[in-house]
Amino acid sequence: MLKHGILGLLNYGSMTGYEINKAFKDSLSYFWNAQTSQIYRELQTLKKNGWATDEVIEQDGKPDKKLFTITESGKAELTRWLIDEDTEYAMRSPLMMKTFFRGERSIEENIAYFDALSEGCDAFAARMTATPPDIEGYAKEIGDPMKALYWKMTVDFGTMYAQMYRSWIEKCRKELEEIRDEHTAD
Amino acid sequence: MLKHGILGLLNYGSMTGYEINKAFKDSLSYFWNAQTSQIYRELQTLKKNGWATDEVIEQDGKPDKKLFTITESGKAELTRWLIDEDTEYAMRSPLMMKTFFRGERSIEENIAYFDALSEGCDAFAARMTATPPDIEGYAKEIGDPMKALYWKMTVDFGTMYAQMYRSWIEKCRKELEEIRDEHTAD
DNA sequence: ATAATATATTCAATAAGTGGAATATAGGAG
DNA sequence: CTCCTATATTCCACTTATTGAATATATTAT
Repeated sequence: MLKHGILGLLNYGSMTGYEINKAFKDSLSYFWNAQTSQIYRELQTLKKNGWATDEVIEQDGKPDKKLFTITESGKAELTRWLIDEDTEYAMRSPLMMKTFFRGERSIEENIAYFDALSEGCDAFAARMTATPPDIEGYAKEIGDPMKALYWKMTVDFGTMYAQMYRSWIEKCRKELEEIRDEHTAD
Repeated sequence: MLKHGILGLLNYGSMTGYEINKAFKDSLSYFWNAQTSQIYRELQTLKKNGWATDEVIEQDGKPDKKLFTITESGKAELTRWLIDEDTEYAMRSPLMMKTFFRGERSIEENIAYFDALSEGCDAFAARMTATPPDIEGYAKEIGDPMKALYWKMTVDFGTMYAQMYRSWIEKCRKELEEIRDEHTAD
């Protein structure tokens, strides 16, 4: 999956590992977190698979850099991945895993748990709000407004997700408060 | 993460690998997909870590089974994991990864893409609707209604997620249709 | 001065997850 | 009588991802 994300970015134009890393952090990282080292490693895999070539560029003062360029074979692989229908989504939510077992802890502690989630949710929502200008910037760089349309769709998803997530947290919190109040009313 | 999911199930009572696998598929698999082989392998890891012990039970006709039991150390680890605050969520969405790059394909193809997603979404929503009775069943088995409360919260999340997901698909689809209609109007 | 940040990449040890085959037996459906 | 499903677990070869340290230098801020 990471491979294809990087391949997609490379398809917008040749980039060095450093640039890809930055582009990744500014876009795909919202939905797919990856370590810098992992990005460099995957770049080696792309090369090994013949999906990209690299060219060493010497620089003064700074270390040499490698400019990666997508190959025809890489473009074909990107297309193959895009048209491949894998409609079912395997959601992988550590959050739900933990929530499932919260019955092991007290009501009070769980209310605090949801409050903490709330903060994390706000942080994510803030990142989503801050993103559109970045998109505009990249869209101009690449000069294709049609592509930005899909980028915005992912931001929309993030925004809607954050909203839904917030309602869920509030709903859960309310349920717990009601139970707590019933207890103390005795 | 998987380890802790299994540990949590084991905490409800001693179970064989087979039973854990079933319990997992009926509950956590909605938010964390795992292969049967992986569950058995993680069970070995729990044992190695001293978080669970196993007892071989011979059976007539059927292969021997292993009954796993959580240890004190395992319970401590479960608690440690539950109280550990990792508020920030790293969402990992293959779906967004692909959506991000859909600009490489035609409007028509992308409308079809969203239609396909729509089907996957319906399938997930249907699973969510079908789950509550299972929860009731397990809740009776374990005899703790407080635990079922949190199980239901995860189902709520699934339901709300499916709903939000559906709206997003429709919104995206509409945007694409508008663009298509503008083009054909020329 | 010196500390921090940006540039630019590599490596190594783990940990985690995928996919599928292999082994064995009983009971029920067609 | 054969196929399918359920029971019950193991093994293997990959592929992917995580964590964190190491290397090197220039510029900018305090």
